[in-house]
Amino acid sequence: MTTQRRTPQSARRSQATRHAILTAALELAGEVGYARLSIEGIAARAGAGKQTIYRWWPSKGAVLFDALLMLNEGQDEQSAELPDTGDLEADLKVVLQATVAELNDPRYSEPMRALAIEMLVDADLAAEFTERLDEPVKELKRRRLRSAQRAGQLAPDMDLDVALEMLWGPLRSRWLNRDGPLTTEFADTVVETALNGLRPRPS
Amino acid sequence: MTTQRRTPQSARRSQATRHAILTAALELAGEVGYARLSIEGIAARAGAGKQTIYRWWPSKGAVLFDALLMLNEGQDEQSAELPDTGDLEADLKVVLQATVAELNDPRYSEPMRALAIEMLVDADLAAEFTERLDEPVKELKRRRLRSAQRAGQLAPDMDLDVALEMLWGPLRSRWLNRDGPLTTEFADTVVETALNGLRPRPS
Amino acid sequence: MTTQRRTPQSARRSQATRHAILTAALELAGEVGYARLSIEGIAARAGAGKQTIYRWWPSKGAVLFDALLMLNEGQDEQSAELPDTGDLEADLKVVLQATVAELNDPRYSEPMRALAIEMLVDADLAAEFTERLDEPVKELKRRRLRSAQRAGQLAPDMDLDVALEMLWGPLRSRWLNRDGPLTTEFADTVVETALNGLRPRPS
Amino acid sequence: MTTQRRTPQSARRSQATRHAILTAALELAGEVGYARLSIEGIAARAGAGKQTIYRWWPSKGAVLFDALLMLNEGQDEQSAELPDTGDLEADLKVVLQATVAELNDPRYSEPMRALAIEMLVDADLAAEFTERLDEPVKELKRRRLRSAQRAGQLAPDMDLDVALEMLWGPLRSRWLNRDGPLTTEFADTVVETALNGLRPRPS
DNA sequence: TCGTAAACGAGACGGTACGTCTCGTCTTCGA
DNA sequence: TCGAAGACGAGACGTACCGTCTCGTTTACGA
Repeated sequence: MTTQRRTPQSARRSQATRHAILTAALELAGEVGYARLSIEGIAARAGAGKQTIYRWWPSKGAVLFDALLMLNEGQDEQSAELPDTGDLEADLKVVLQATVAELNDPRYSEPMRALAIEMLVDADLAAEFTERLDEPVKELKRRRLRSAQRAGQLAPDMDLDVALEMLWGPLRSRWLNRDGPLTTEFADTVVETALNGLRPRPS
Repeated sequence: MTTQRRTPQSARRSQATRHAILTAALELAGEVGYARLSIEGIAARAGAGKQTIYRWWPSKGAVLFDALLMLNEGQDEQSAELPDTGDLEADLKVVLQATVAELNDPRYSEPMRALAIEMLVDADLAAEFTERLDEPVKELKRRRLRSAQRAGQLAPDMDLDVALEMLWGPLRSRWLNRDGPLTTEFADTVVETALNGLRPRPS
Repeated sequence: MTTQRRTPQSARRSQATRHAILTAALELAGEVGYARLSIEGIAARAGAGKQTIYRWWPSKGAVLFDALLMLNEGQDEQSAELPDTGDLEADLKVVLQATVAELNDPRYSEPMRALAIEMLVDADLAAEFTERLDEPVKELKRRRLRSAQRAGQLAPDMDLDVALEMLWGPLRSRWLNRDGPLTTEFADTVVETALNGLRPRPS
Repeated sequence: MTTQRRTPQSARRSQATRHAILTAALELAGEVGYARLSIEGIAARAGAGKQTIYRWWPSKGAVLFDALLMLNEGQDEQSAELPDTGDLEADLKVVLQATVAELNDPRYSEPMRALAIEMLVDADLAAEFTERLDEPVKELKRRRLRSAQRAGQLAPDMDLDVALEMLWGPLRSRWLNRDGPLTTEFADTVVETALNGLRPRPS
């Protein structure tokens, strides 16, 4: 229902086929990686004709994108707000540790990583993703930081987008580059360092 | 000279052809991106036979990598050390602004971006790049931060790699994602924010 | 219909493309000769993909073979029998002169010669040709000779295949080797010599 | 000595290399066939540079031709005349059976067949071959037939070249086309048929 | 006897074509 | 009319040889 509103579909469209295609895309992305993922392969695995895919999606990136949306369906609305206990540092650590957990689950992580890389290449895909997933989530984060700012826990003239980058950037970077383990310790360190800065703090 | 030592070449090898191939690779990578870069296209643009490329490079990634090495040739040794005037913040701003300038020059930036993305996919390529370009530069940065640490300008227990991520990560992230302009103001803001932290500072 | 029976084809096969390929093959064979005829060139001239040729034909010889069959289509059935006026010598001269005329027409002769040579190299091609063109024609010739044998104009124990070789061999040989002009006089001489033998005849 | 006169060579030319090249050519022609015989392959097998081959021969056909000449060296002069016992039929049978034996020896026959086919394509090669090997042998045959003609064993107005074609054509044809076994029986039949003609002879 | 000029091995080079592969589009046909 | 099947145009892949062109290195002559 929700999906229908977002991407209006012909009444004729076979939901069974759509599901088979998205499932096949997810599986293949995990198995062979994005580069060797092909429309041809997805169609074969799904038992669908290639034209059926080309009719409904503009690129393999778009297929994978919808496939990941399908995985997330229903979850979005639940966590409509980030925790706000008043303790910014603690709240951020909780949220980042949830992110760490998600990025360590290969079922989500592998296709998502493939998609993230493809978005670096395909600007249309990136725009679509930003509008439908990234920006809403980012807004939640900004809301939490604004609350902290009002509570005097964040510098009053802080650029919130830079702050977001300081907090979530290192995680995303390690994940994309695969150049270090994604641990809760790392998440905690990042939160502390970002909040306190690199300089020594007068204690 | 340096290059010769690293990758010994047959005396027979035509340097003119080598240069034409690397130049063509850079141009094409900038024009069409890594995915649509082809050995065939490089050979055609360079006026070279395909076999000449296959003789000397194992993959298109390797060609582009050498091409970027060629761009950097000679520069490496000059800036063998990062500036160290004693004022960490000023020094970091100088260095990051140089990085900004480099990333805004499409001649360097476009092919480098293509390669950076490919490295996310191709682990071998990433390892090669890390060893030959990234790690040496990173070591220079670490050295500067260690010096600051000794001077009491950096928290004494700071993890330097996290610090590097705080300082250079945001720049790299904006560049890769193309999600904001790379300005000197941005670089300055990042340096200040990273050094001071997100919390308000007692003034 | 006739063609379908001979080489059963997928219902999906594009007849327009098939025709374009065979036409291009004939033209190119005439223009550049068999040796410099290439699948790549045929595909380009026909506006077809190379794979389409490789899908349906095993070699450039096979393409040219089909192209020549296409030229001959419809003619086959007309001359279903060789002339039989009762005068063997006269009938043979008529038939051989028709052969001479055909072999002197470069439109047929040049590609056919190329194909004849290729058949010396490619046994599969030769087998295909023998079955579909050569053997049927040879049977017509044998029939005429058998009729002559019954009429007492041929030695009763004559091996008809040797006789065929005596009559048509010299023509084919001159044609293949290009070592003499193919004239009606030559055809007549061959018929007379073969019939009468090399020895002097008691007159 | 003889060879030197025919194809004058620089005094500098390395006979060892020449021999290695011709031997390699023969071996490879036997192993992979003429079509897949390559200058590159010959040079590699012979331990020679490609330029050394291109310096002395215009084509792979020419190399193979010289290689076959090398095989025949010395034999030429021995059989300077065809047998002439006065019995034409018997003499011809002897000679044709010798030819049959030669054509059944794959050591000679396979490269020779490849060369014969190549001569159908390459007119220069054919001219060279005709001048140096074919025409001298043909003249021997004509001489024997003229002798028979004088003895009244051949029709006095017989065109000797047509007669040669009648006698040797069928053998060559079977050999080139591989369309029948080359037996002594076949040779005998051909001689008898050619001499007596196809018509019934008054006994 | 020693220089020198050629012939030589080696193999890089710009090319052509190979036969295979995969892509995204187009066509046919059965449900 | 939709979807499965798959032929099609397009074009890159990596390989094999082509014929030309240097490179040193023999090799054998003639000064």
